[in-house]
Amino acid sequence: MARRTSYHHGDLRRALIDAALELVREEGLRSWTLRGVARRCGVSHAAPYHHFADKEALLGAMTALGFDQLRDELAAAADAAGELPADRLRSMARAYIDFGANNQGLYLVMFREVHSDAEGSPEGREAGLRALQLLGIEVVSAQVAGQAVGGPPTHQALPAWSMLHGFVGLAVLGPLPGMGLVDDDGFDALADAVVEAALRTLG
Amino acid sequence: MARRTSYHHGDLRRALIDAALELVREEGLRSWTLRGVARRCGVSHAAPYHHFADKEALLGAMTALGFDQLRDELAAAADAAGELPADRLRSMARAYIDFGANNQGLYLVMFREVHSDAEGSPEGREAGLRALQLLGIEVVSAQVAGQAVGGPPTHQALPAWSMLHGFVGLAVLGPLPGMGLVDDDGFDALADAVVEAALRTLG
DNA sequence: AATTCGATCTTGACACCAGCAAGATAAGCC
DNA sequence: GGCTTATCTTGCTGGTGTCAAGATCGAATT
Repeated sequence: MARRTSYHHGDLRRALIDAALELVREEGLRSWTLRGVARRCGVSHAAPYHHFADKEALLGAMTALGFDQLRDELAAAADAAGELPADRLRSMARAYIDFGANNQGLYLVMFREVHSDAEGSPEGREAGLRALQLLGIEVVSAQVAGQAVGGPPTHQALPAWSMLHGFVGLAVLGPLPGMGLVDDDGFDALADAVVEAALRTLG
Repeated sequence: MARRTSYHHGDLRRALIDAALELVREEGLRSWTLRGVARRCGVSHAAPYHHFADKEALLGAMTALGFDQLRDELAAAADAAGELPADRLRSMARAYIDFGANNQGLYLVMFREVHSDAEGSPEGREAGLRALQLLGIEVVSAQVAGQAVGGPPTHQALPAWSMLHGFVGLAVLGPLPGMGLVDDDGFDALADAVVEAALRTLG
């Protein structure tokens, strides 16, 4: 970001989030650093602490934005697909995979291991729920239309979601490309196959 | 590990791997540290560099061991399930999920993001392929027996594997428990449902 | 058996990181 | 104007991965 001229920044909080997203997009999560974000904003290494409690809080804000974007893209995909529940679900599933492929670093941030100690921020969790509800709602409406099998929607949607999430992890972020099991050409066909398989688990 | 008495350790390489596995099991990957591993072995912080090129190399060795263990457990599960291809696949799928649930930290190491710069070790990749082949072989033999649909085995196995992998990520390591969407009681039923859904994608 | 050699381990250093504390600056409000 | 408060900086602590140089020891060679 342009180095500022005045002592105060104006909207550093927003600039930090933007820079953080850019950095994770350009360099990945491995080399992502709070000090690097501050550096890109032309600001001292301690400045972010006046806007975020710690590094995890900034990642939480990014998570929330990521889930909001994902929700928007899922909604847009559903709307573009017409009325048939099956078509809407297919379009959403493909949009989910594409989101992961087009936002690899951000996807990693959103699903960074909340393992061990560090809890994710409630902000991020709420946004995740909002995005997830969209999938759940669509599944329920498909059930009502008789296009999907019955049962509690969580149990119905989870296998499909697991498959999409796992495919992103394996074929986009994970070891498959490094193993030579997935090349760029085959990716599209594989993604479509995964989408179809995911739909089949829903009915 | 017991603090040694002699200057030389004897088999530090092995001790480092053991300590690394213990640490990741007890503390998780987030607080896992190369210096911590050396500390647990009662050895200076630079000693590991005489046995591993860098931190990533030690993680690579752990990855290889993890995949070997996974392969063994998959094979044992298949053997314990009898002759029917469907039963063998079901048992393997459940064993896969259980492996992830019982070795959360190690599972994270095995599938740590090879994103951005750091490449995973070839050692780990080979072990991953060995474990994966077991799944592929089983799927192929199921195809031959007419129990699974045709097509290249990679494409057939990938959706199912994606689902298992994604379920481990979401329901074991990931945000679902934190969201209150999966409790300990419901986990078993969910895992079974996921296994059945995964089998259905194979035929 | 004494010596040499190479592997192993240690000490100490560097650069970087997250986070805290105390001071400098500027904006806003009385 | 003067005061308060939020913002930003500098400087520090403790921790990390990694490298370089020295210390120690097992084993092969003579």
